[in-house]
Amino acid sequence: VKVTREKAAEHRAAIVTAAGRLFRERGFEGVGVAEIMRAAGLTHGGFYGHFASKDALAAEACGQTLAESLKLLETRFSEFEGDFGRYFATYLSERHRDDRERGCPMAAHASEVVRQSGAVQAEFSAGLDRFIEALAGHLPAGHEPGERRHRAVAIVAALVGGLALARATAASAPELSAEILASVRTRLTDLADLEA
Amino acid sequence: VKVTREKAAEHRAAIVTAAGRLFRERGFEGVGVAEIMRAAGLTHGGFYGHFASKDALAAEACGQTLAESLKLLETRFSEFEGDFGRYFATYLSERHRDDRERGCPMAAHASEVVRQSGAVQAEFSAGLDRFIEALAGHLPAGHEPGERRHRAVAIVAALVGGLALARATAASAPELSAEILASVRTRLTDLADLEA
DNA sequence: TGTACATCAGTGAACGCGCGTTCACTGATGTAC
DNA sequence: TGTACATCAGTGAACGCGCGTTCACTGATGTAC
Repeated sequence: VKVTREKAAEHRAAIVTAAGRLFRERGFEGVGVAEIMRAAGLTHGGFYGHFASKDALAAEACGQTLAESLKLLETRFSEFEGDFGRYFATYLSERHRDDRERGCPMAAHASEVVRQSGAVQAEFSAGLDRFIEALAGHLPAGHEPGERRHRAVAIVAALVGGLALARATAASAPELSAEILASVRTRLTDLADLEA
Repeated sequence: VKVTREKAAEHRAAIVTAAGRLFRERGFEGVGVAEIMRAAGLTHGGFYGHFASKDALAAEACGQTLAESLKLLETRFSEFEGDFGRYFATYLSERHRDDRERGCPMAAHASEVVRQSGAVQAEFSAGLDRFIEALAGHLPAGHEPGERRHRAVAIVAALVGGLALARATAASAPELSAEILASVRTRLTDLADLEA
């Protein structure tokens, strides 16, 4: 059943969006092509008319979700008028922890990207670099050149590690999970203030 | 072919050790029972004489690798005479980054534990809590009670996040990967000094 | 603008493959005498 | 200590299943006249 070129483009976009959500929730290896197509309202056979492989979709979905995270960072920082403490509190919240499918793709994929194809790794690296750069831009100016970038790297590592660990422990050790969110939040706000 | 009770116990241990390595290198979903048994020098059919399921093995392997990490932390801190800066430098080294199969299980599994069974999550949470507690014990005493634990949580989050991100970017953005290791290392040493 | 037809987005059956798990079998172990 | 046999750790074929991918087909689209 042929459809309008416009509809076909919408279908393609729906596949990428559905993949972005499902991959974040269940991991790249935990979701099949058929399920992604079903989530996009299509049947699995048409998949290869849009993408060369599951892997190519994974790379594209990864790139899109990372781009969304970047946009969200900018939105939040302008909402919060540069108050990074509030950004950290949102990132390290129970709401974000419990909403993997719409949450940060870096935390969702941190430890599995290394096992993915070069295309996925490249998208991830590029997105991560842009994210770090954007965060650095919102930090108060430091003494040495590059000091903000330096801190931004450490902050992103702690955000991603903290969220991933809070998720890993949420079901079996809820107090530990809450403690991780709270402790990282506090320490990060200190770390972002450029005094040391 | 029946074997000695002693040999059977050795086989069981070999399976857990092989699983610990393979799971860290390729993820829980990236390795099959047959491959683990082959790595342990056995055939796949005997697996269910030792374990109730692949999942039960995953939980046990997770518990064992986390216990090893804890032991390693103690060993390193006594070697380094309490110099946490040197411990961080070892953890956030290119050698550790490139040796996933023998490396930190928290960094290897951070983002996939949440998709595993309750048994795996429970082992992970328990191991993580012990690791945090042990690290806190090696930090210089803080002003308030609980301050060391508080910092230990943030440090572990940054270590795990930093290593996972350095691995994710190692192949496609080697300079970024090296930058992550270096930046987190520096910031963490600052964070461990209790002055703020 | 209206008709005729080539194009091609989407369908659903089918493919080979590897997965976790089961089971009848083998033969050395370890126990009973 | 020596023999007879029940036990059971390990083997390898087989199971059903879901995976990524292919393909002949369908029928609406969009173009050529």
